[in-house]
Amino acid sequence: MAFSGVHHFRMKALASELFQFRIGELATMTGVSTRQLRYWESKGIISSLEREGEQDARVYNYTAYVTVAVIKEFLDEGYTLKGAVKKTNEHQRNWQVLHDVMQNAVQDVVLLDETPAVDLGFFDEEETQRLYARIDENNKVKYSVRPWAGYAESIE
DNA sequence: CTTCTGACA
DNA sequence: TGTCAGTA
Repeated sequence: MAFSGVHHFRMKALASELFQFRIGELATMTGVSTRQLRYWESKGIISSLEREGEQDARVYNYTAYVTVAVIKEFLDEGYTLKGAVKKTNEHQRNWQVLHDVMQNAVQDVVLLDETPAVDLGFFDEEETQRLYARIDENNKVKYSVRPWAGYAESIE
């Protein structure tokens, strides 16, 4: 990846367990009570990290935060807990698809004619041409197909 | 001060 | 779900 800076770090941070919250913190962040969080966990709706003993405080990762936050949104819209969970599962399936597509479609971000462009990978089966996308002055997406040189000037 | 489990006006 | 108890 050309992005070895902030973006790369953020991806790693979200993917790993760098962000961890105690139950009280998660409650404050989401507006969901600690009582609810424990109850939801007992129902298998969310999960916390492994604990040494039963008396230790629960610790949640970023994924759990997102799940709780989304369920909370649906609850506020009037859904029952059961309904909110169902909607949340669908919601997260869609975002998983988007995430997979984005991750696989966006190969790189490079400079094309001295302007930033997204490298969308090979345009042809023979893998001799590359498809790039850019945003022009009018905020319209412009595509370009260029011969694949094997490398490109990446933006760091 | 915070969290844990269990119980209930 | 809130809350109180009695701990760790």
